[in-house]
Amino acid sequence: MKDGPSIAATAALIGDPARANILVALMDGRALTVTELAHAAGTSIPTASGHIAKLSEAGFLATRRQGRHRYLSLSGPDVADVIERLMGLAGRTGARRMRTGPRDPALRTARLCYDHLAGASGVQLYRSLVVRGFVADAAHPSVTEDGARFLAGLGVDVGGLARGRRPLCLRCLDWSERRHHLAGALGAAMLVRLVDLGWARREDGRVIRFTPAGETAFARAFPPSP
Amino acid sequence: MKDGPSIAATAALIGDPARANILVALMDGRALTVTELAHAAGTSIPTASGHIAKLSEAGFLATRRQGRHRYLSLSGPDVADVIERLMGLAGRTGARRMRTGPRDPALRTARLCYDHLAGASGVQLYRSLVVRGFVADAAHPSVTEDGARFLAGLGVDVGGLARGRRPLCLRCLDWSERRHHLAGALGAAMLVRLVDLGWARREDGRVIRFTPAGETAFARAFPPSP
DNA sequence: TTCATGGTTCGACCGTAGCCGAAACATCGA
DNA sequence: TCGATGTTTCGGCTACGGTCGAACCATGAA
Repeated sequence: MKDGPSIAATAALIGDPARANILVALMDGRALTVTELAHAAGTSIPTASGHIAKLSEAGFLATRRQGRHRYLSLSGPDVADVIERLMGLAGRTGARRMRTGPRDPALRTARLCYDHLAGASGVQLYRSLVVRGFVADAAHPSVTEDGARFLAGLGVDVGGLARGRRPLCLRCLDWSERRHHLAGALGAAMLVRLVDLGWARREDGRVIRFTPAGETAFARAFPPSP
Repeated sequence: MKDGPSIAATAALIGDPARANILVALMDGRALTVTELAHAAGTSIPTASGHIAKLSEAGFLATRRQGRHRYLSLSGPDVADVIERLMGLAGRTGARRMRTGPRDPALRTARLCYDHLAGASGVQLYRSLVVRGFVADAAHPSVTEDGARFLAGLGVDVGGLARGRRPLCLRCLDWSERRHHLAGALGAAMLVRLVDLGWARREDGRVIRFTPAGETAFARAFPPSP
């Protein structure tokens, strides 16, 4: 017998990947909206809404309404504290990641993140650009001249994109891969181009499916680093 | 996107009620066997074995083999630390116990704990004995003279039990009720007597089912305290 | 060796809870 | 007032993972 109080319920609440992502996204103390958290969690908005309701009801989150937005933040430092300890423990106990990111294998290899490519393919793309000196890795990555030429060869007009008011390059920590992929105007343009080239197409949900030929071409254009 | 590392997996590991009970049972630093932990978790031995395997693989538990027993303990203070923080958080965020103890309602009201009565009925029995001064509540409770007479009236020979080498009275923190119930030689004898009297019978698994008449008699003998 | 006991593995079953699309609801801007 | 945007609710589907009994190993005792 014996019983630890609602500890199981509490841990279970954190134990869902989507909810864990939501909590981690709030770890820096910012307040985010439901929609933003849905993206952070990698789920649809309704799903995230449900998770947020549970977290709120459990007293993990504080809500602030402002206009038609709803801003959510961690309810206190003790919540952040537990998360951090869990991270520490997760680190100590080792590399064993049971199940992070989406369950759907298709989502793990290539999916939509906002409007750009995420998942294993997205990480591969970014990594490949960096390794070959086409993009300088930084919080706000920049495209080198070599890179601009290379991308032009693929039909992406970096100069034009740079003139827009949207940041050209951003990197985004990939949910399932835990490494960066390419975001920003260039990230979006790259995905459009991949689709235009017929290498990949968007499917239902957030899945991006490569064609067999497209997969080969993609691997040639953005060879995976060893 | 963004991702908290294996934090979700780690939390999910603690988030299962059975596993949480196992961890809590080990919180005092003792090393327990698989069978003992199965009882602590309130599950069958195979189930507990599976959970223990997962916890071990995750690095939460340390194993020590001795004879044909396998002793398990927490692998380090950081594990206990996380559990304690979770307890604190669970406490702060309030009374909301989502789901502790067994799912089966029958198990919650009356069940077997080793060889004595647990669940709501077990708690009621112990509480009733204490409230009426038949048992002195303590880590090792004792039966008063009034209590011995009262129990004799029910057909339980306290004096005989006291001569055995098994501790007469122990209390056991009830898993689902989070209050004590009666264990020890007297606890076992009480259950035997309840069955002999035809008030209750053991069913499959750990369920103890009261007969309608037995339920009434039980409520008269051990009236629930207000 | 044979028996008993502690533990693990297997297979099958079941329930919970996560997931999403569609639709409803709410709030603001025009 | 109407439409657009942000959020919640609902319904139905799916699948992961917990659960147990039975059978199977391993160790120690007789």
